[in-house]
Amino acid sequence: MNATEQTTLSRRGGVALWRQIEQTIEEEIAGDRLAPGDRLPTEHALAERFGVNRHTVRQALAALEERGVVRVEQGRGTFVHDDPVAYAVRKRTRFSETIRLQNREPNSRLVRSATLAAEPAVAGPLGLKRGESVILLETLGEADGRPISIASHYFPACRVPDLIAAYRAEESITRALMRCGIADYTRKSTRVTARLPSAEDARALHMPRSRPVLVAENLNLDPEGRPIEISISRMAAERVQLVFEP
Amino acid sequence: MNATEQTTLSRRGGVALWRQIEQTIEEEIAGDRLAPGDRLPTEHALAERFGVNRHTVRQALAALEERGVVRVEQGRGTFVHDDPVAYAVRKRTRFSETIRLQNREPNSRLVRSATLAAEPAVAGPLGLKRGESVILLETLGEADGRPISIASHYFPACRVPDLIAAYRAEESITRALMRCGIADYTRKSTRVTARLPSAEDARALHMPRSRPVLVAENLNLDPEGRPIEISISRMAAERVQLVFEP
DNA sequence: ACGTATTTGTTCGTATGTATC
DNA sequence: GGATACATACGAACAAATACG
Repeated sequence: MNATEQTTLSRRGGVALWRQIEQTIEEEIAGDRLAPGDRLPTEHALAERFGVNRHTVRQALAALEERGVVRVEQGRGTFVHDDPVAYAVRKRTRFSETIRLQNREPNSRLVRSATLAAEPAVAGPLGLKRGESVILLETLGEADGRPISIASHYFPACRVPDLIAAYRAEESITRALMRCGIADYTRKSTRVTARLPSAEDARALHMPRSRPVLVAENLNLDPEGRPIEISISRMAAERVQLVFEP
Repeated sequence: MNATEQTTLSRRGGVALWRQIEQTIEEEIAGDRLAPGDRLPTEHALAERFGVNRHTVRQALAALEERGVVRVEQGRGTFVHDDPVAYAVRKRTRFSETIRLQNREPNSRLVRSATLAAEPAVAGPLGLKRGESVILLETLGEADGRPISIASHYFPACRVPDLIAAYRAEESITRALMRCGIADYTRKSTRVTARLPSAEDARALHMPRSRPVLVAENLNLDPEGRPIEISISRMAAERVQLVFEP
C-alpha cells in the first residue's frame, strides 16, 4: 500500500464513499501502518488517492474526529490521536507516581516561582486574609517528554517560608514540603472545569489555543487537617483523562 | 452612572486606558450594576462612553474574558459570565438532587431513546460482548431553565428490557430502574475529559461550537456490584464545575 | 518583521441517487 | 408514476491558521 497509489472504492455497493474512506483509514491505524501522533496525508493527497473530491475526504475525517480517532488542526494537518494519559486522582495524588503507573516516564520542572499577595480565589480556600503572602510554584509536567500539565501551586508563606529554596534543592514538591516540616498532605477536594487556554499556557503545553484545557483546582491538607496547598492545573484535554475512583 | 454618559479616564496616571476600563467594568459587575448573564453595551457604545477607540475597549474585554469575567460571542455581544453550577459527584449522584443542593430548579427530559448493538467502548465497561443489546436513554438536564448537560445513558438490555417504557411512565432514570427491579445504584468510577462539542450537542446545550464541553464518563453498579449503567455526559464547561470530594 | 507556500475551514452552487408518502 | 425531502458527491473560490525562509 502506497500513499501515491490509487485505492479504488466501490461506487455501487450501497456504502457511501466517505464511509469507505473512513473505514480504510481506521484500518490503517488499527493495523499500525499509522501510529499514534502520525500525520495523515493532506486532504488533497487523500482525495487524489481515493479518486474523490476533497469534500468527501473531509466528511470521512470529520467522522473519524467525532469518534476521537484523529485530530484535525487547521493549517497543520490531520493526526492520529494519541492515547490519553489516564491521570488517577486519589486521596494521595503525586504527579510522578501517577504517570509511572501508566508506564510512562514522568518529568517535572519549575517554570516560575514567586511570593505574592493572595488573591481572594486563593486566600479563601487556604484560610488566609486577602493580601497575606502566598508562595507560588508553577510547574510543567511531562509524560514521555510530552507536556501534560501546567500547575500553579499556592502555599501559605507563613507555614513554609523557605519553600522556594527547598524546591530548588529537592526538585519535588513533596520532598520540598517535607524539608519544610510538612510530612504529608492529602486531597480534600477537586473542582474540575474546562476552558480555552491562555496564550502562555497554550505555548507551554505545545497546543493550539483553539483546543480546550481541563482545569483542576485541588485543595490539599496537611496531616493536621489544615489547608497547606491549593493547586490549579491546566491540562491539554486531548492528552489527559482524569480518573476518579471513590 | 448612565451608559450614554461619558466616563472619564486618567491619561497620565501610569495605568493604561484599557486597564482602567477593565477595572471599571469589573467594579460594575461586583457592584451588581451588571448581573450575571447581562449583556454589556456594544463595543461601539463602550468606546463612546469612555472616549476611546474601539480597539482599546476590545483589549479591556479580552482581558476580562481571559480571566473568565465575561464571555464574548461573535455576532451576539459580550455577556457577564454566569455563576457556574457546582455539580458534586459522589457515590450516589442524582441529577435533580445535586442541582437542588445548589438552590436551582432542576429539569430533565428525554431527547432520544433506542435499543442498539453495543459498541466496544460501551460493551467493555458493562461487561457485555460487542454487539449485545444495550438500551440508550439520552437526556437533557437543565438548571433554572438553562441547559446544563446532555447525557447518554447505556444499560444492558438483558437486565432491564422494559426500561424505555418505564422511563416514559416515571420520567426519571432512578425510578425507571426501580420499576425494572434495580433498587439502587452507585458510582464505581468517573473519567473526565474535555473537547469541543459536536454540532448537535452544541445546539442542544445552546452554546457555540468553539467553546469546550466537559465530558464525564460514569460507571454505575447495582447493589450486587454488577455494572448496570454507563453514562457519558457532555456539559457546557462554562456553566458547570465538577466537584469531587472523597 | 514580512511575504509566501501549505494546509485546513467555510460557503457558495450544482447534480444525482435514495427513501418516503 | 409523481412529488418531495434528504443525504451524497463534486467544483470553485476564498478565509484563516500555520510553517518557513
